Amino acid sequence: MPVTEKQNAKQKFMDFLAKKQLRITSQRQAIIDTVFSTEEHFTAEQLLEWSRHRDKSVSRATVYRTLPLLTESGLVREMDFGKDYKFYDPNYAEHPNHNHIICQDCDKIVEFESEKIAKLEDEISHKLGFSIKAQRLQITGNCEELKKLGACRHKSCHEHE
Amino acid sequence: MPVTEKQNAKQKFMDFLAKKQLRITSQRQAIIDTVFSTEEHFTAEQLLEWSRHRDKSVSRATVYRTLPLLTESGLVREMDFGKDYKFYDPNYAEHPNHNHIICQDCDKIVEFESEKIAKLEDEISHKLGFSIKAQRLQITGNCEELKKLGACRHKSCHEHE
DNA sequence: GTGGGTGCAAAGTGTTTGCAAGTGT
DNA sequence: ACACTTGCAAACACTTTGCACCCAC
Repeated sequence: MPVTEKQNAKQKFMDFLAKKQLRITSQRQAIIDTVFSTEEHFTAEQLLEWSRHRDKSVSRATVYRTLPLLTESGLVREMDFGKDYKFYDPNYAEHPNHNHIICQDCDKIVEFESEKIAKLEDEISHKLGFSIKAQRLQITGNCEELKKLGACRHKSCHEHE
Repeated sequence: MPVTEKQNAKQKFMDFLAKKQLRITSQRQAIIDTVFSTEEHFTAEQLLEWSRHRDKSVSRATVYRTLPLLTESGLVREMDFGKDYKFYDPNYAEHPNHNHIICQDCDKIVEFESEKIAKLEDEISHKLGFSIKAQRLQITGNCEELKKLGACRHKSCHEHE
């Protein structure tokens, strides 16, 4: 929905590349367009598939080489839910402090923010002699559907565009 | 320090095995003794090394086959800090709701608990239509030493017993 | 004795990398 | 032109697994 913000993020990433004297190739363009046109969290494999819709020449290697750039730019966040693949979150620029709830069954992910929690984290870290560099709060739970039906229909609903 | 509690946890795990009709082999004994005699967080590889001090016949496969039992029993918690290996926390039985701060440089891990945060998590999850199944709050930061000296001397200090 | 358990080495899985060819600037 | 990029496939690192032998109960 906030198309403007997404366009903005995309532009920021282009600037980031320029600043590092990195080139905007057609493959990177396809990847970038994909990343900054979705609100969904995605895996490397999904990003590859989606990017290939825009440019068939995108390879797995390029996706894996581009992801670190995206996270380094601060516009995308890498998330590890303890599954064997990582998720990437393209909404990080807009909400740098958000957290996640993930359904244990269908991988449905919901974001939330809490100033109160952030504040408590700051207090505690300081008390323990640390400065916060990054923070991740992940809640695993059962979504409504899982609670009611015992299983989720959305299962893997995010696997395809 | 709370040797009794640790002994208690060990006994609970033995009971867990018995209930599932699983056997207490010498290799499992060595692994269990290791797990429930440390307060430290460890990786699979560390557990293998330490267990071999007690019983040289412990193999990597057995360690990897025993870890799921430990987590399933609820006495050990698997933690994923986004590194390529997982950490395991043997203090979970005593403090089921604790969280972690990890130094980005030396992997020093400090535990903390916060009822206030737990309460906020509950409220938020409920509001979003989830029941909490598990929760993990991980803060990555700079420890005192890293802040002062720019590097940590403890680096990998937990790699050996 | 029997069904679970073990070590070994091979297989898996997600991710990284060496290399020769290709391409943005 | 030159340095950065790419695709491919081989290499990696951690974890899992098939199999024949072993052992706790």
